[in-house]
Amino acid sequence: MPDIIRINDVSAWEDKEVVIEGWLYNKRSSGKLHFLQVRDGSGTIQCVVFQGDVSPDVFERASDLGQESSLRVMGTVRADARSSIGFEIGVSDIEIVHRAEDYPITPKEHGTAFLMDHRHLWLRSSRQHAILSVRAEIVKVCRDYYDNNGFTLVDAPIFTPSSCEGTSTLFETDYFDETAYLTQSGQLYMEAAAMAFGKVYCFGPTFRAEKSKTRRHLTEFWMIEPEVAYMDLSGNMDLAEDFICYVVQRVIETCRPELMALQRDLAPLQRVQKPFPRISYSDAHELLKDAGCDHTWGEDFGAEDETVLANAHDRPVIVHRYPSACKAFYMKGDPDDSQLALCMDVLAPEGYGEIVGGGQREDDLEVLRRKLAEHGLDEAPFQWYLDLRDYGSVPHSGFGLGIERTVAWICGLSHVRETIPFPRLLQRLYP
RNA sequence: UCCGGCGUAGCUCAGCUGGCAGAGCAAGUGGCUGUUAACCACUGGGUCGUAGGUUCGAGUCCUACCGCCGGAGCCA
Repeated sequence: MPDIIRINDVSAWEDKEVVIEGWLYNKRSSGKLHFLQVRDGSGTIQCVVFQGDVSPDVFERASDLGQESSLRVMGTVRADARSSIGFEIGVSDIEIVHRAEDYPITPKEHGTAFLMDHRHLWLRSSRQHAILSVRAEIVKVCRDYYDNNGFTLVDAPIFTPSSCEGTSTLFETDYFDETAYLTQSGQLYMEAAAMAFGKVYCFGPTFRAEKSKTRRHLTEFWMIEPEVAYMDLSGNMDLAEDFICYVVQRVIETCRPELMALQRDLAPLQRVQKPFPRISYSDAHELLKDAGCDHTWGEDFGAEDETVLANAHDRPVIVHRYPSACKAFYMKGDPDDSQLALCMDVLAPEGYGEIVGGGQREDDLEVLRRKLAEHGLDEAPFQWYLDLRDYGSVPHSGFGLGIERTVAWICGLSHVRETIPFPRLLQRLYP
């Protein structure tokens, strides 16, 4: 039997007899010719069955195959200028592995709800395949960045005894005789890990029971969260900027075919270079007022505000020193202005909004106790966290980057639901 | 949770001031040696989201409910 090859390696097999193991993506026929579009997970190639080249039963087999039937195709790789990949296969034999009938996702248009109900099959479509390939590369590149820069991977737990942010948007579950919550963030655990390793990161799923129904929200999403001991807010902004530039520039190099397939304009991504503009919350507030927005000082920015701020610049923009009142209890106060927190967000261009949130953490035990009380939080579940300030407390900072929003931005998608294999949304737990 | 929109064939949709339920694609049959979401001909396919109401008559008008889509708030 000839060698079994992957379609993305086909150029190395010109004029050779090969076998492709795959699925029928689409089919066109023209009397004595069948054109089978066969995909194998690595790519798609046209396999040409000519009546004059094959036995009558092979030609007959090719004529009534349903979309997504699985098959082994034997034939010769040949260069052809008419092919989008430069090669096609002249078929000599076909083995039908499984005959599929009435595949629901046809080559014509479908609505979002229908496609999401068939997400397990939709993954096979070329566009979804491209998006998830980019996601895989983004995850790889994110890990590479930290692994190659002295960070240690420390996994945070999924079950937690309490909220990280003190909000009521937690998924609750029974944990034997106790109540547990699904994690909202690994951050508090990364602070502990940073005191052990200096530079750490975690990467995993997080859960938020927010009843958000927008193009930027999932109830289950993945976050990569670095945390560094002895790093201040300024260093934190440097790290986020360097990290984002590295990820974007590497992905537009390695995923060029996928981004082309998604018709992504690369120019805005190529402009993602250091330095990013850094503006204070108060300056951002002034900018919004000048632009005609009715933003009130002291309140967080809305989706429209973020877009206005991002559109005022040609690359991601860092907004720092928000009012403490709209930030979590663990944010360190600004020594120069007690109303402000030493925090920062990174807003992606083109209306993609906040992709990074972080800051310098409060490292003084008494201040932290006071802030817990101010936020109405019980001290007991945070005792271990307070311990970190009792035994060698140091200034430290970190942030979280949302993977799905980053994928949506880099791919140029209008909704995060296509950036994760099986999205979990307010109204969707299936498939 | 609030605001707006939509539920008609397997899918995407049309159906006007109430009067015989439609198209394209998919499926089936036949045709074509170079198709690229192939094309051409023919065939089958419906509890018009659900429950009430108005009317001689409701896909169409009214009420309630259910589901989905978009946006807001909140957040990554």
